[in-house]
Amino acid sequence: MHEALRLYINKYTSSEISDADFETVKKAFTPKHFLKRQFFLQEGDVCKYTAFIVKGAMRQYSVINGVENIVSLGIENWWMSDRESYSMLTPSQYNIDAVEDCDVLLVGYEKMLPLAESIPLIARMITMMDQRHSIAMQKRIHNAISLTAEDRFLDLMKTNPVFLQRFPQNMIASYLGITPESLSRIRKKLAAK
Amino acid sequence: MHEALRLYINKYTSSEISDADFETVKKAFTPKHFLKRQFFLQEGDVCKYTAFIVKGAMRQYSVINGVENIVSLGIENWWMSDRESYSMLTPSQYNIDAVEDCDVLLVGYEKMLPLAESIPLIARMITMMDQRHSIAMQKRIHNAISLTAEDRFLDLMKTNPVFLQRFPQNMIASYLGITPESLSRIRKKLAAK
DNA sequence: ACACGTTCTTAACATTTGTCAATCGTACTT
DNA sequence: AAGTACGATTGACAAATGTTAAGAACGTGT
Repeated sequence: MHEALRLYINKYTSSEISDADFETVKKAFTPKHFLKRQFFLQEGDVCKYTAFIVKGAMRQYSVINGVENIVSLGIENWWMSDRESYSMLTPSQYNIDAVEDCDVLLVGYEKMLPLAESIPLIARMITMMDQRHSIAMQKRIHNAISLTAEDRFLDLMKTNPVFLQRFPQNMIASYLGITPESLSRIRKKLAAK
Repeated sequence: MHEALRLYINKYTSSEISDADFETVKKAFTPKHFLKRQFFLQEGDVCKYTAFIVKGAMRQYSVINGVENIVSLGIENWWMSDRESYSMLTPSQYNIDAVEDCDVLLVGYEKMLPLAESIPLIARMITMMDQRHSIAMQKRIHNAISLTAEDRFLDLMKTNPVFLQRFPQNMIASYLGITPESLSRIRKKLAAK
């Protein structure tokens, strides 16, 4: 179960974490299973944990006038949390739930901090994660303001094709900022070529 | 000139940086003046510096088919850079230029790192900046996928009204992901109320 | 004062996207 | 196997936004 995290650390730091250090890391992470549709975070609650997805798929979304707006999707080897709520300890405006049954590793802020301070490799991993996250968000903003819905879908097909296998189309549509009907039409149009 | 930076540090760390530490910080930052329209970063170049705006206004944008897409706007006390290019040392796809004459303080990665390592207050400031930046980007993504153009404009009026004073409307429109014509119509519609 | 460039607005029209309602298919439950 | 819930599709229509073109308003520099 924790092995996936070890592989993740090694990959994104381009190093090999020692057995001793990894034992320390393991102690900070709690394994947990989520059933499909089960909430990891509900609107109004403070996000006390960050989840590392070992197996399964999750989504983060707001609900406005009964409409779900998906701001992030995650599968194996992704981290899920509402960073705003997690770091500021404020009530979240988002929900996070399991789209498939999930195995995740949970870690709280108060356990993560000492890890980062005592194990340089972990500090480096966090820096890398933050960088990647920041770059991905900037790209998403750029896509949202400069591309048509069709081009955003094509970009998703290119950069995260696996999402299309793992998430139903109404979620993909929400993630792209359009209605399921629009996505259906776009797919039809693209198929005609 | 550097005084604005000192105030910024104190504000966002809720502390008072010592004279000695601030002397060290000062040495790492180079003052520079930009004329209106002058480039701080051009597409294809690596973004070697982060700019702290002491006075003036800047924008970051891509150009696609001759259309400018503004991903970020900044005024006094904001930081400007292409974080992707800055941290990965890759050629940027963005331009950054001065919308008004600007006084800025420049700092390169190789000078910022030692500062963060030797002065804990600076490390904390950077953490805070990253958090705020990350939260702002998430909010922008959420706005882009869940709000209409009109609601995005209203949100901007509420959260950054000063932008409307400092940037021409075609830039505001681009920042919102719409055409200047659309923004003009939206403003007319809102004025009618 | 004048000419110029830039920004903003307006109008007509095209295109994209949303809304609503109906239908179809599929998977799951019992 | 029948029933049910859910997701995907389709069509007709409405609304929002983009495109193109023209002109007005404004400021700037000479």
